[in-house]
Amino acid sequence: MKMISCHSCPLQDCGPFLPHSDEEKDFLQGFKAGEMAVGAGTQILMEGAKTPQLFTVLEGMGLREKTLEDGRRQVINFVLPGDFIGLQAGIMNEMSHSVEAVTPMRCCVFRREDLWLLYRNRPELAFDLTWIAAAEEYFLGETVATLGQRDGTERIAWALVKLFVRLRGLGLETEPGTVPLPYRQQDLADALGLSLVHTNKTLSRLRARRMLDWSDGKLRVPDLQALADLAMTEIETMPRRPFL
Amino acid sequence: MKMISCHSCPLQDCGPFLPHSDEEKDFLQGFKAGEMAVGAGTQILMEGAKTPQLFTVLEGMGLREKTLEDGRRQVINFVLPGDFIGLQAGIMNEMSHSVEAVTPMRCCVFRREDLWLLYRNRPELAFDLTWIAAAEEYFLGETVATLGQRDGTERIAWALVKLFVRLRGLGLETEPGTVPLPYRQQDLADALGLSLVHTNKTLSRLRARRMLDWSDGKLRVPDLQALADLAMTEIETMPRRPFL
DNA sequence: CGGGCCCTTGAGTGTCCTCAAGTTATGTGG
DNA sequence: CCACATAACTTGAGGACACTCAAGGGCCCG
Repeated sequence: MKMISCHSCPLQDCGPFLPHSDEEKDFLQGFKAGEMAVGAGTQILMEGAKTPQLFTVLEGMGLREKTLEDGRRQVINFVLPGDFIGLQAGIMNEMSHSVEAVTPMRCCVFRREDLWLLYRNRPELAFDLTWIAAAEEYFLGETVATLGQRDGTERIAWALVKLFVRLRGLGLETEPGTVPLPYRQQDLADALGLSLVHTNKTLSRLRARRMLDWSDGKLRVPDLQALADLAMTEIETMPRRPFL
Repeated sequence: MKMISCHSCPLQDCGPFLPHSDEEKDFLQGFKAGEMAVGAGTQILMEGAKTPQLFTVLEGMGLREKTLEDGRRQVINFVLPGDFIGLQAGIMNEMSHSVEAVTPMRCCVFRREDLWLLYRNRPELAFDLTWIAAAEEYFLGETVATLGQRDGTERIAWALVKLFVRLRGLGLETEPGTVPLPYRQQDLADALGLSLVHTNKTLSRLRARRMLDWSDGKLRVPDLQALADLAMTEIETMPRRPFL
């Protein structure tokens, strides 16, 4: 497969992302070291590793996750196209979590050593990087509030509202109210601090109440507002955001 | 009270912080808009507000917190000297959480409009800002894993290990094994997603086991390693970090 | 056809919650 | 100087949400 030029990056014209100027594209093209395609189940970044690479997801879905010393797993976030991964390793020399592909993924690869060039020569892109880090901080703050304060039903409703909105924003709504969601119930359970059994039963109850239907890797939400009300959250449409 | 010059900033020589070069100090001096002193209980930043200011904490302690629509409160983090607050408002135009002073606080104030100057003229400081955002993301990731995977006892042990290490790193260890901790049990409970009652009883049990003693605003930890083992966490000494 | 992975369902248990009351310390006004 | 109010911490009792254990079903693949 041929390497995609930044000038014809598929994310460029995709809904939620702010376009780059031609000079920015030129710079990014030089920053770009290559592309990486991995199969489902591949570990892309390892917790504690000092990898020399940064990635932007072009296609596919994955998970950020942490593992405690005794093996308990926490899913930190769901990784979707447009997400930037490896920023912590790039800035702080070490990842605090792993990233795993759940479907086949294709990523744009950057060289970590070139990061300082970006700060030196492209302040607007440096600002964008901080924006990305702040956005992740924003999301994790909400996650902390969810795990700390919401009960099981609210957690699941909250997470699925978030995922639905993100996926819809990426143009992945195949038919009205339906988006692909190729994760396992275990992944959602580990993201929300619930047991698999409880997650399963709660999903069943929500399905019976016609709030949502997640099966065959597809999430259907007949009434997003109703689900958001149940989750005690607002439907925030992501502002257009920078990437790369 | 006279305004402190960045050249004689009390944080400068304080343990965990990386020193600035003279040029950086000159720049920061121009960036600095003034100082702010507030009493205990003051709201410094409000969730959702678009404040024109950024702060670095010089003295005192506080809380970052989020409030759900129905009033439930989540403490996101404890704010200590050296912490930078308002970065989200600076970058994304809106705070995702509030910041409240718990003791009297003194903060260094910066103008938000000048932030882009920093990115344009001081790439190493821009890098530091991203570092700060990434460090906060790192911490929140650990918090998510704690709320999702650890039980009540582990959560409390984890939080108090973290606080102890941070406070000790700031040179606030008055006598061996003792640091000031002027928060309420309710604050810790809201940080960990536990009820006040359960937090109180768990603290009592830990005190009976001689793992820790938190009373009169002081935290005493006779054996930090033992507490860290209980929390299933490592004692990570913060690397020296940038500030301002 | 056997084995693995994921989803599903039932039963019993326990951690953590809520409700409620009481103690201590501090501050305020009569 | 004392009655009263407030805020934080403490302790007991009972209940519920979520957990673990266990077993079974559907599906894919070797």
